[in-house]
Amino acid sequence: MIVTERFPGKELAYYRALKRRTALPAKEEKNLAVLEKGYRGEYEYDRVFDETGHSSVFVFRDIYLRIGGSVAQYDCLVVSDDGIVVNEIKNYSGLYCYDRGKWYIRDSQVSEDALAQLRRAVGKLVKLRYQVRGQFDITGKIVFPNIEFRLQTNDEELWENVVLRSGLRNYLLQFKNLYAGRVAEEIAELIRGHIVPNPYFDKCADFDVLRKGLYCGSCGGFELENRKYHLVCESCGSKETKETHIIRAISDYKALFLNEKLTKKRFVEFIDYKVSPRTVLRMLNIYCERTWNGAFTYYDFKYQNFEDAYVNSNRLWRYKDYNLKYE
DNA sequence: GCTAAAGCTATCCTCTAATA
DNA sequence: TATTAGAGGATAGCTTTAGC
Repeated sequence: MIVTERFPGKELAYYRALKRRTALPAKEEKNLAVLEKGYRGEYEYDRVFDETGHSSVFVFRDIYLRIGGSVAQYDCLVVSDDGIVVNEIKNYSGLYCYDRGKWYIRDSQVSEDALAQLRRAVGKLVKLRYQVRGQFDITGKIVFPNIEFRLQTNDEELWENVVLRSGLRNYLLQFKNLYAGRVAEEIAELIRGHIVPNPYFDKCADFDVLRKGLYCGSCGGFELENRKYHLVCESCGSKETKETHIIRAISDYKALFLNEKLTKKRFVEFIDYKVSPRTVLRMLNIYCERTWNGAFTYYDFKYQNFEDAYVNSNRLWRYKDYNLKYE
């Protein structure tokens, strides 16, 4: 069973939202492409794992653990009575060579060493196990979920530590034979107790240079016709409710201004007053946790992102979206 | 410390237009 | 066509701020 769901990380959400409202410099554009590719790989891994089934084990997706003063990121941890399995997911594509601790693609060396990363990730958990005098196994694999990834190496140790796309289904199927009982519960509790938010990303966008307003969920256009219950895109004709637009904007605001409080005043400025403050207030009260402090009232988005709020808010939507992208 | 003004939000109410 | 959620006007109540 899934203990922690995977969502696009802070950095990916930040650049996605930023790209909507500003022209990204080439370097940041490239960074976004790398992040998107990484996320696609994790998504593919999750998809296959969901298919093969994980009801008999605990699965932690995309977590940060503080162990012994430093924080390490884990793509996926599988916990059973046997112990912890670490899966480091790399969405590489193309022909990679590995030789004596170094990775190469087309004769140029790759800056990161996936095997060393896996060793560090496992090592951290070993440290944690030592702290609690635990007695369980900790193993790990590097998973390459991209069908276009090929690996050339004579290194036996590496082969023992990798799972390629062709073997992914069989690899994940083995978890169906594991069992999560009392021991696994204790390990899961231990892991849960060490989860922290991603401490490595703390960028905050420049409010003044961002394009203000609301944009079409289908084509991204900012020219919208304001109807009573909907906003209609003037370029593609998509019609989305004000509610949908506001949730999307709250999600963007959260991604762009990590350390900045969301106030109604700031938010209506962010959406360039395209929806009345009254409507904004109604939505903020539905989708956010309100911290009431008179003139300094601020709101915290209850959901991870737009999709999370859109799907999981359990609201009765009287008015519908007519988004051409999904039709 | 007091008071008035300004800012923010909730509630009551009516009207309207999307939906079944 | 009937229903009814959502939008927004009016107003009251609360907090903060500025001026004395």
